[in-house]
Amino acid sequence: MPKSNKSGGFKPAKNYEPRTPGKGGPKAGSRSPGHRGFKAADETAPRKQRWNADDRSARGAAPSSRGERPAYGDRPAYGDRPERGGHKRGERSERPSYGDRPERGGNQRPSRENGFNKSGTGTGRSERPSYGRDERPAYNREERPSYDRDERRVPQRTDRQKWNDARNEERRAEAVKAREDAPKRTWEERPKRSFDRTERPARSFDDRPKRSFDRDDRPARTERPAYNDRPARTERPAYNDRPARSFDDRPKRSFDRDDRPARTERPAYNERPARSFDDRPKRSFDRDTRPARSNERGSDFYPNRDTKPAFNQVDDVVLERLEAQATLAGDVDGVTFADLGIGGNITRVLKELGAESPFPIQAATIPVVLEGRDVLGRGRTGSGKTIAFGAPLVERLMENGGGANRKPGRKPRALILAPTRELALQIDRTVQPIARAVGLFTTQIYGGVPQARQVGALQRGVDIIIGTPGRIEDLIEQRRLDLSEVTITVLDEADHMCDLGFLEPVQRILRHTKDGGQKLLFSATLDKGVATLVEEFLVNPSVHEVAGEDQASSTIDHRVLVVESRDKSEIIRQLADREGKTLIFSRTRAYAEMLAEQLEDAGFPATSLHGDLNQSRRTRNLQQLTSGRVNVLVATDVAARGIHVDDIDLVIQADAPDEYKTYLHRAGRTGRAGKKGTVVTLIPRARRRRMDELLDRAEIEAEMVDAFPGDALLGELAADTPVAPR
DNA sequence: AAAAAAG
Repeated sequence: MPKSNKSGGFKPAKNYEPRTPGKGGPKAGSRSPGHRGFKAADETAPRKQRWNADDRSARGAAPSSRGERPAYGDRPAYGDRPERGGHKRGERSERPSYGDRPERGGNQRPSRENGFNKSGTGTGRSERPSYGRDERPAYNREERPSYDRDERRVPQRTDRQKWNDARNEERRAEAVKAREDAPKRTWEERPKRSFDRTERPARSFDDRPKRSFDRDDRPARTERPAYNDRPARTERPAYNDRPARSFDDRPKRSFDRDDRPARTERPAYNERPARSFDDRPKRSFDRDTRPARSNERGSDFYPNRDTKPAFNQVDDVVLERLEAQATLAGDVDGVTFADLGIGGNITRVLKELGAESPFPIQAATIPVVLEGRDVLGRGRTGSGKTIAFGAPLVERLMENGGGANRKPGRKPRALILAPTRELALQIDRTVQPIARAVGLFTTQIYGGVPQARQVGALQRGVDIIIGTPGRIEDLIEQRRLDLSEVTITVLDEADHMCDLGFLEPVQRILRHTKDGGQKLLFSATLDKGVATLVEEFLVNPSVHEVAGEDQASSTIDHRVLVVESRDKSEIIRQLADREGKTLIFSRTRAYAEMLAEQLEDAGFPATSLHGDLNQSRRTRNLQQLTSGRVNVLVATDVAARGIHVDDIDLVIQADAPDEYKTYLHRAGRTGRAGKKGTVVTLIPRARRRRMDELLDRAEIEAEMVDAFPGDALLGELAADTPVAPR
């Protein structure tokens, strides 16, 4: 096999291997004449034609030899075979559904987006992107083993990618324009809303005075005594050049916590009287006065200064909870899936999946979904939401004559949207078996992998689409995906899907689904943030949650450690020194990468998960934690929501989250399905107050203590049996 | 800051 560039990155010989002519095309031969093996470009050879869109589509659709085959129906049911993408061997390695299988050589193939220099040659240290270089502790590079290093190298944004970015931007603009031109859309009728990006002047970071960014650092400054000893000082940009802004001439801002309505006075979570939206004084986050909760999210949202008070773009507010019908856990004792209206085949599969009897959230929502109503469902992290929407969704498709409808090229009738590819993949792992039990098919539509196979599946016909917004929209624009028959749409992590950057694509996608189709919104932190979608797409939704699911009743022990920043890596190392599975969250991709490296250097098998990795590495790295090949995964918030890995019993937040919801979701990676777990959050001294407020909003009780390397506490927290809550 | 986004 020529493709034996197997893992490890330990392949110094690669450059000297005899080239295999023919296969690799232009790679054969040396460039320089006079060099042994020089091969001049062959002018006589037919020029390789670039494919145009039609060629590609034809290929994706109907592989020349196979597409003609008379009846797909004669073959064993599609779902029973390992999915075959069709024809192109080379694509195999990137097939998502193979994420579970043991690593094979093929996986190592450098992906397009990275270029060949990324994983092949073991020498390219100097090509590493510059993240963290200078901050990096000075360990001796020469001593480091060379294995595995290169696999994790973070690719830089290539010119091509930049070009693609620009291109995508254009296409987005075109799509918006097309929609504006189309009369039937209600685009123009809608009142202008703040997130109509295209209407907004392109305002950037720069035209606004420096604000919250510096905030973390600023308070600390005054407290730091050894001002002059600090090395990094000189690099600070022009501290003194800044206009002498006094603290007082600023308008009051959101983080002037004391002035805000006293949140802490809220009655306990569940006992709140049914307050309607109207009898409350208007507050800043009320939909009509405020441009969208998206301003929690920062960078590209800015209130219109004419009408809005200069306000809180970093505010992390607790939006009002939706009034929900609560189901008591006790109510579901003895109830079976069959009682809820789920058919025998599906019930059987659920049992195989480990769901013997319904969890409360499932018992609450399944019957309502089966009625055909729009549903908002809130269930704690790890409480079984996927089955809560997956099972009744399949059941509904069946009832609608779904089983009989196997026509090739049929349009999908259900859509499940998720915020990350990993989550989409994971949902498919649950929903696919359920669907197959009744002869329905699912396919994953997400980015980062070649689209041909996805398009092929669509053209053969599938019933349920599970995917992320980007690729779905892309295929819609390419007219390869038609959602007009979609009668059930699920938004998993619905509140997140309403955040800036997600909301608009999600809206556009939902507008492509069938009018009046059923909509299901699920999340552990479902709140009024989804109001925009609810208003536009849901009809008289039925809201459900499980009573008594507050943080106090959770199985998670929360700790906050106040640490010196220079001690941080050492403390993380000591916390990660354990047998059990540990998930570490960092705020940035670069830091995630750096921490993973540091831990490996310290002798703990660790890997990373973040958006700078290509999809096959993301899938593989996550799988390494799942399979136990490594016990430590350092991730960005890509892993914060929904991802289920069994038996993570320690979550370390190397950087504290900004939002209480993020805290809840990150923490929810442990303590799943009633198991015990510990969450340790590391914060600098200056962040104590913000952290307190965040915990307050999250309604979490956590002990906050100073910690230093070597403290006995670290060993206790790392102990594999989580320490008992205070 | 992160995530989602072509062959």
